Amino acid sequence: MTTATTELETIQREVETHGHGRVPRELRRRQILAIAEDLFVERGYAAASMDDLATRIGVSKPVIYEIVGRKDVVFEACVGRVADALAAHVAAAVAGAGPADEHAGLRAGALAWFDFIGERRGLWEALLSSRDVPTTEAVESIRVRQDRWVATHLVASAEARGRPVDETLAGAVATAMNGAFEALGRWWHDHPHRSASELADLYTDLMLPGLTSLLDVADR
Amino acid sequence: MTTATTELETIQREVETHGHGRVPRELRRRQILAIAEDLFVERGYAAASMDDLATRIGVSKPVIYEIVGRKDVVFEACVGRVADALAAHVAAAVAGAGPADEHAGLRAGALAWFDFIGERRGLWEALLSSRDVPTTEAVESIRVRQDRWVATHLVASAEARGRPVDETLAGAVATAMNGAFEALGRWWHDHPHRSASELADLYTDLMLPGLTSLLDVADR
DNA sequence: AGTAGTAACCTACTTTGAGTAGGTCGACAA
DNA sequence: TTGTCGACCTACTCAAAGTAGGTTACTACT
Repeated sequence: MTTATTELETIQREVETHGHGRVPRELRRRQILAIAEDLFVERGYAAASMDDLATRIGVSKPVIYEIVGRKDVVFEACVGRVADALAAHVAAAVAGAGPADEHAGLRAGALAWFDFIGERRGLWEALLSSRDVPTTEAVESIRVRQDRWVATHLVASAEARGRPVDETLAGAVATAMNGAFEALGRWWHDHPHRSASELADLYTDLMLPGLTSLLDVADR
Repeated sequence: MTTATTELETIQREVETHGHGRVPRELRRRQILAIAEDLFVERGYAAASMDDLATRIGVSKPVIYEIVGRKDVVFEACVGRVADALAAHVAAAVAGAGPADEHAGLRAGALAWFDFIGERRGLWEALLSSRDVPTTEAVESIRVRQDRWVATHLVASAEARGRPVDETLAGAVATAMNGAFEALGRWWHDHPHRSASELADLYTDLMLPGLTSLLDVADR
């Protein structure tokens, strides 16, 4: 749970350990991604140039292309890191709520979700939402992953309650739920005085009734 | 209700009417936007070059910059046209359902929405969803417009039922609802054998229960 | 008819930034 | 001593956005 800055500082210290700028591949890779994340957050995708990135790292462009790859690949890697962290955060919260109570689970997951993006507004905005991101494969693939996770969870939880659901249905519902999450994340950006807890309440109140009725009634 | 192709053909015919390629400003503008729409759909934002666009129109680049503006402005204008058409389509359907019945209104709106994007998959994908669009101001502004429309409708309809709601709450709910729409639109792309009507049913079943309970209970 | 003004259009750039070809330099192994 | 390998560099190419400054034809007025 270290912040991005601290992580970057750790990496930088380790980089300086090595001789005349000659840094092993894996460490260089982590350094590139950490610095790229900052750059994308500050400038946005389009305005962040590979030349800038190279300069900040203190290295020439071909090194980036050798170690990570093209600009969109660098971006995708950054998004992936954030997605992993978010998924872990939410999964832990939902698991903590126990499998029995659908309401508690949804509410805990929603809270964890809003908590996470609330703590990293800038990061979230820059990498996933609105202005200027090229909404590449990267964003789509993280959506798919989140959708699948939620769908799997819905299926498992329905099964645990003895009311198995159609997987396709669960997939569609999961997608819609995540779409609502994303949208509320954007809404929050324009109404920052709201708390994560209020958002989670609203989300739960809005989605839970339909969710239970849909999943409990049938598999149509 | 003419399709994009027919509209383009009409414009082209009118363009050919005029003398040696000398076309009045307004007509040229409509021609540029119609052709640009096709180009963006075929190639996506990034891969569609202004040179290509100019060549297709049969004109040099500065003309585009003079009449419409920079690449992102051209894109925004294209998105705006689609957004207008969608909004009109949905609004008409909802109005047709009458103000009294919340269920019928939501269901009709959802159906109109899915109908619209179903008929123009390519267009929708290219302009608003996933891969490669720079998710600029354009997309954000159309979201805001849709959100506002839904929010206004929610407030009005709640008032008509004698249970006024907090506008902020309505705004948040509207945003979440539209986020779910967008997400299901993407989901549909991966499950094309579903019908618009099925999607509308699913959407209604999922959102309506929470919606009514949220809006009818209180303004908290 | 002659001429001024202007709307529509053009050629030919500049600039920016992604991506690459083909090297240097030092460490360590045989 | 020489080979080779890993980390890194200079110095490009290429594509595409955006622009400066001109040209042409049509209209309107004298």
